[in-house]
Amino acid sequence: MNYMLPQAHARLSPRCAGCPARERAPCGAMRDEASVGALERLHAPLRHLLAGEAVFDQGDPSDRSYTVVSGWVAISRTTFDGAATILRFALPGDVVPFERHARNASASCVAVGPATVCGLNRSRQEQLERDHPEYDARHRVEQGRILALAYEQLAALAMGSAKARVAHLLWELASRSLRRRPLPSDQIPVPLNQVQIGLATSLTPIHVSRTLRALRAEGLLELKGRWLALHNPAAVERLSVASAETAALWA
Amino acid sequence: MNYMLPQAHARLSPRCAGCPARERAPCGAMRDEASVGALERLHAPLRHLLAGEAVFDQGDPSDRSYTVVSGWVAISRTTFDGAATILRFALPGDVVPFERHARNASASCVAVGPATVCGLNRSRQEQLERDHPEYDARHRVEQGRILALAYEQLAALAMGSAKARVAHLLWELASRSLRRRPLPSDQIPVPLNQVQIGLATSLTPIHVSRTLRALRAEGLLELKGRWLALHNPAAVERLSVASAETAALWA
DNA sequence: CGTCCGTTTGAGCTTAATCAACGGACGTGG
DNA sequence: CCACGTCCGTTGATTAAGCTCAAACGGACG
Repeated sequence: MNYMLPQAHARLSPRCAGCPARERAPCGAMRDEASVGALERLHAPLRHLLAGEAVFDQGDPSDRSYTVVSGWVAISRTTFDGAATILRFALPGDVVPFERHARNASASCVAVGPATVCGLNRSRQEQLERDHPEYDARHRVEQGRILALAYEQLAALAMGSAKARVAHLLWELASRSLRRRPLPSDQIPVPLNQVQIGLATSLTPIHVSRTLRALRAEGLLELKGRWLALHNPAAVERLSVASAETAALWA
Repeated sequence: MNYMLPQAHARLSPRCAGCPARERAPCGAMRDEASVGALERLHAPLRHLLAGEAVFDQGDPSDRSYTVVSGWVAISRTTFDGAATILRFALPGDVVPFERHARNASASCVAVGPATVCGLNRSRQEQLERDHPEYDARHRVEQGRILALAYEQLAALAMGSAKARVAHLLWELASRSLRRRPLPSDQIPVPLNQVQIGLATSLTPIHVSRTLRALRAEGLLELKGRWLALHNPAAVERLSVASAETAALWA
């Protein structure tokens, strides 16, 4: 009855051969800083993950922030009866902060495909916050963005129709991944299967399939293989974006 | 078709006569500090609101945090087509922070009943963060709690049934308002009407009514007048709480 | 006494979930 | 090389949860 996140299988993807070219430096919030090099030394070594492998699990001690270096990770929550929801996706450069208000993680963090993350433990992060006001300021902004994203997601779920929810998710992921408004010509890598889209939109994969078909039929977008094309970005945005204030989020 | 938040009407509630007894000091995160007095001088004077009156509106410049002193406020978002969603409720002692990542507020903040808030503008807050590490640390934790609440809400919406969603909302509000697990004997003031419960659970008020009837029939809870009684807290918790990790939130 | 909210009830309809089955892509092993 | 299993996406038929529309009721308040 419940659709679950896929688990890591050795066969699913070969072990990451060495360190992939970094799309963005660890500690995303700092990527423009001159002192990145110095800060990086405070990080733990990079951690390579297979598809489905967990960075951490719900209930684990939450004492470490992670920055996604490559690949996507899903932050998901599982209820006692086994039903899972994806709360958000973290893309390269995004931060998955530890939870200051609780000892243990209230959600899991799972690699969607092969991914690389880089941890920063609590005491070191606090040291950074103290000693590097610039880092601190950016990190605070990042926190705000994460909250805004959560509210965006809430509004999308509440808003309603399956079409709007799926369009919203894909629009958001495209914009975040490009760091700009998508164009019709863009071919955007989206390493999600329909089960995962369902978990993130609160739809069954069956209905995700039908919804994608409907969106394709209307010429709005196309998702095949692991590539997304938004043929009519304006219409997708209209369908998905709740209000003018949210448009600023993706820049 | 869309259910809206009620607007402020002078007749709905008389102007707040003077300053109500403070349930909690402004700047909730600071309430245990010795230096509250000094910090309060940094706050703007208290602001009294009528039911339905806005603390700020979606799109307004977001340059000020608010602490709820008395009453409840709803943080809500309205889509271009007029549909509203309540993202969260802020109770006395809770903070409604400004949005660091954006110039303008992505949501409105509206008093549910007569309420008192107290603003703190951005520069003063930054001054506090710099000069009072203790304040700062608590504020960071508060931010984390707000995010956790958002995820909790997301999980609740995704999880499901109308009964679970309504039970979740009432359980959460009861626990937060009591700052402990509710007992069967507790009579908890919940100043919400069924339209507002609907906006917060993504249900029509019609279905809220039917859902409440079902919950009442099963002996789980009773919401009459503006008072809530959880006759069977354990069952309500089971129905509403997603996982063990979330239970820690309300303490 | 009449009006206005907020709530309740009923009937019909729409959306998405459920159940079941099928087909293609891919990798494995014979 | 082909048979096999698995994963993923698709399709059809049926069911159920919740929405819409419409109406009526009750209390609060003027």
